[in-house]
Formats: sequence, C-alpha cells, structure tokens
Amino acid sequence: MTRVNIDEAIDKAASLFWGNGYGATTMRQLQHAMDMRPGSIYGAFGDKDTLYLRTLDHYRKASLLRMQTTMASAQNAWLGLQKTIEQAVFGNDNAPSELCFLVKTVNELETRQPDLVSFAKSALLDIRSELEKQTRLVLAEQGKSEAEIDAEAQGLATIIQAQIMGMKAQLKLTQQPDLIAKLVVQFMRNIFDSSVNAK
Amino acid sequence: MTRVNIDEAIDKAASLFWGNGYGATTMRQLQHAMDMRPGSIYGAFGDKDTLYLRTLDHYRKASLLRMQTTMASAQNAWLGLQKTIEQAVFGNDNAPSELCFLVKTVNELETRQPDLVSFAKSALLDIRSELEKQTRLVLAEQGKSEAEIDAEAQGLATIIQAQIMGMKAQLKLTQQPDLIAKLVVQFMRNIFDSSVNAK
DNA sequence: GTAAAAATTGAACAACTGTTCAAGTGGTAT
DNA sequence: ATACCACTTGAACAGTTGTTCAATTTTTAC
Repeated sequence: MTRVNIDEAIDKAASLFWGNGYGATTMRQLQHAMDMRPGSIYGAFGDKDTLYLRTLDHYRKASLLRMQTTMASAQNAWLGLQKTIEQAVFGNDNAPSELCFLVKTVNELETRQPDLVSFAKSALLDIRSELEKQTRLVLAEQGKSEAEIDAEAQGLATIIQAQIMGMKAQLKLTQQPDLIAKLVVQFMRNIFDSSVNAK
Repeated sequence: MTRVNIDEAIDKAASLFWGNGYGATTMRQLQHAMDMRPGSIYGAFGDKDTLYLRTLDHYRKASLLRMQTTMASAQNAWLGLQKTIEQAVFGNDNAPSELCFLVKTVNELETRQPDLVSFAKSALLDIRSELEKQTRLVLAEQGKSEAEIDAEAQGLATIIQAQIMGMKAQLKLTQQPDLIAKLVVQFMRNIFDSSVNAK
C-alpha cells in the first residue's frame, strides 16, 4: 500500500474520538477509519493515548484559527464576539458531536488520564485567552478606561466561556436553535452593561 | 450472607458511575463496591444499563430535594436562587466528580445509549423547571408584572442552568473557588436587571 | 540494478468485558 | 422437623480490548 497521509489520518481519528469518546472508540474502529493496520498506527503514533493527544492538538489549532478568523473579519469588536460565541455554540455542520471536544475530554477522563486532561485544560485556557482579548476590545469600544478593562476582562471572559459550554448543552436539551440564538444575544446585552448597548 | 440493602447498594453504584462514567465502570468494580456477587446484582437490577438508570434516578431525586430545601429556607427569592446556584456549582464535599452526573451522562452516552440519555435529559429539564419557578419568584420580588414574568422566566432559567453547567467546568479549570463565587454573584446581578438589585 | 532501511501487514496474544447458571444457603410457613 | 422458595455464590462463558511481531512490501541511497 502507498504511504499514508498523516494529517488526514489524524483528522479521521479526531472525528471518531470526538464523537464516541476515548473509551468507546476502539483501535479497530480507528484502523478502519484511518485505513491503517495496527502496526502502522503504532509505528506512526505510539499507543492510543498518544494518538488521542495528537487529535486534541489538531482540534485545538483548528478552533483557535477559526475564532481568530471570525473575530478579525467582523465589523466591530462587539459583533465579532457575538459571532464567535454563536459559532462556538452552534458548531460547524460536520462536527461529530454537539459538544466541545476539549470539554468532553475533561469530563470523560478527569479521574483516569491526567496527561490528556491537563492538555485539554490548557487548550481551554488558550481559548479563554482569545475570548479575553476580544472582550477587552469590546470594553474599549464602550469607552471604558484601561483600569476598568483590566479589572473586568478576565471575569467576563470566564463567564462567557462558561455560558458557551452550558449553551451547547442547552441546545441539545431544548432542540430549539432559534430560542438559543436569541438567548445568546440577550446574555451578551446583560453581561456588557446593557444601557450602553441597547439597540 | 445476609440480605443486602438495596438503597445503600444503589448509592455505592451511583458514586462509581458518577466518578468513572458508564463505560469505564466495570461490573467487577461495582460488585466490590456494592458487596454483591454478579448473580445477585443481575437478580436485583437486571443488566448494567438498568442499574445505571436506577442510579440516575437516585441522583435526580436527591438533586431536586436539595434544591427545594435550599430555596425554601432562604430569606427571600433572590438569595434562595443565589444559594441554589452556588450549591450546584460547588457541589457537596463528598461528590465523586466535580460535574453534574446528568450532564456527564449525556456527554458520554449521546451516541450510544438513547434510553439513558433521554432519561438524563428529562431529569435536567425537571431541574430547569425548578430553577424557572424560583426565577419567577425573583422577578415578582422585583415588581415585574405577570406578563413580563411569563415572557422572561423560561429564557432566564435556561441561561442560568447553562451558566451553572459552564461554571462547574470553569471551577475545575481555574481552581480558584473564590473567583468563581464572585463571578456567580456578578452574573446574577447582570442577568436580573442590575439597577434593581444593586446592593 | 542492487542492497539496506523503513514502513506496512494481519494473525496472534493475554487480559479484560458483561453476563450466565448450576450448586449452595438462609429464611419462612406448615 | 420438613419442604419450599427466594436469594446468593463464584466459576465459567464467549466476545472484545489494546498491543505485539515476524514476515512482507515499499522506499531510499548508491
């Protein structure tokens, strides 16, 4: 067989892991999806843990890139943040799960795989930094002073990331995308002093 | 061996399932924790799925009861809701996981165990109803009309439940309980029109 | 073109999975 | 005491798990 495309293989593996979780994804499913035989996988990646780590990193890079692109192409900071949140909550169409891969990882493996969990946690903090940067821009847009921004930004970013995580779950609970989209906007108005942003 | 205490056994099983997840909890771990032999477990509960369902129901009942107790014993509706949220985010001390058992269930089993997932989802909706009831009381306390309350309560309860789910994850990310506690209060002030509740 | 190196193959392995069931135990009613 | 019934026991089961490795094929270097 001709030599395998590593990036493509990681992408296939990420889909499986993301959809089924670590424990419920078997090496044979991976072999089939990646179109590789066991020896090749172990030769190229090491064991199951290491392969999973590679897929986490793949997801992390893609998520950060998508966020940055969305934020950079928005009309203003407020709309950029809003679009980013919506994108995070509703996901892309071909996502294998309705939940963030990183959050799923922490949830499933918290007690059993410290290495994978701490990687996922640090990736979530990377994403939070990105949210915080954008939050600072929004506050600046609202005319807040540098001191006020320093005092508020980290807390707001934490609240926003929490809301994203929770809203994904709510979307799955209610199955009403329109309602959730409305609530995301309402949430943002409430979080950022609503008098300034009243439409 | 003397006859076994079913409720105690379910409680032990719930701890294991909650901590390790469904897939990573083996029947042998359960046998050891419940101090029952395989035949007894299968005789009393049926298979692993059914046992898991029983533990979900156990958790659901306990959660609802705890919420209701906390809300009923508060000085006013606002403080009752605040205490309930804090309790949900920080959990009780001997919880085997820092995450809600129901959310963990949906996350892990979404693609594989429809019955367990839909039970967990409906339990989450039960909890949301409880939050909505209390939200209505808070809005009434703020002097809102019945019509306004009808228009706002469901959305607010959804946002609040989402924030609880997300804040649990954030608590695990930051490991700064004091910060998270502060943010919970800030969040509530922002969500309920802050001018009314400024302290 | 040839030989050395690297990558791929797929059968095989030992350990572990959820579940079963014949044999044994304890309690209850007569 | 006896007979009965419900419960308990633990060895055994068939299937699945992550992983290995000798044999084979492909690529690389001269």
